[in-house]
Amino acid sequence: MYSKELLKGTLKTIVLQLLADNDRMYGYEITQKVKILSQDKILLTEGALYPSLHKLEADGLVTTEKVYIGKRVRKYYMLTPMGTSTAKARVQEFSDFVETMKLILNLKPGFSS
Amino acid sequence: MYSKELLKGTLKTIVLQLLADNDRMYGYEITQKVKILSQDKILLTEGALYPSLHKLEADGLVTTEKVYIGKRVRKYYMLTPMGTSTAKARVQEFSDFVETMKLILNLKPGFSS
DNA sequence: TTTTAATACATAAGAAAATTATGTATATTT
DNA sequence: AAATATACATAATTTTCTTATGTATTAAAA
Repeated sequence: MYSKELLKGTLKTIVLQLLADNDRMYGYEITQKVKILSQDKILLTEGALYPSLHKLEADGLVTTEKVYIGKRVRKYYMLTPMGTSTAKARVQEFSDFVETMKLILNLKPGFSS
Repeated sequence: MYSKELLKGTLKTIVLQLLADNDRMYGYEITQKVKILSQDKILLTEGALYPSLHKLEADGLVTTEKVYIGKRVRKYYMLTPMGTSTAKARVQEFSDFVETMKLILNLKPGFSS
């Protein structure tokens, strides 16, 4: 059970909010966390995630820190202050969007129950 | 107030559900209906809408009917039986997706209030 | 009355963001 | 020993949108 097309445009929101909840995370950890939280419904692809993380860094929303676990490298990502405020804004925007969609799709406020 | 990136992937869901609610609609009417229902937050662009409608037709989810209002043509779109079931599936998928996103984004069930 | 805005369709070029495929390498489990 | 999991990355392609452009009729405003 995937939510394919719908995921588009939500990747950065997901990543930013996970980092807001977890101080620091590395790429692979993010894919696993999303898999667990979504109960296997959302499986992030590496081809989408890594370029997205690089863009967040280029935009100054996250900083990175490399840690070696034996010989294997891990790249941890942490929110900058700008990243923190952007995370909040993005999540709020998502909430607003869902409310608007409920109006258009004729869904009741408690449509999921 | 737009929800830009988030809209991606939801256009067909919107169109299908509007047609489920309204028997038949034409393109321009759809843009206006979405504008009103969303309180100007979602403004469909013609460059996205028309190709999308054409694809729905090519996929057998809608049929069309041309009506002349004076000299100006209107192309009405109506759901096929397959379109009707796809509309339901798409809306359900959107609802499921939102529930999953609530888990990931750490949002309470009544996060909008 | 003439010009602007609204109605109504359509397509093409370009950008953005994903998927799919591929690549490298280490560590763990079977 | 082989398969799976961990962990990064990039390139080619596809999907889906935005922006721009085009045509034409009708209504409203200046």
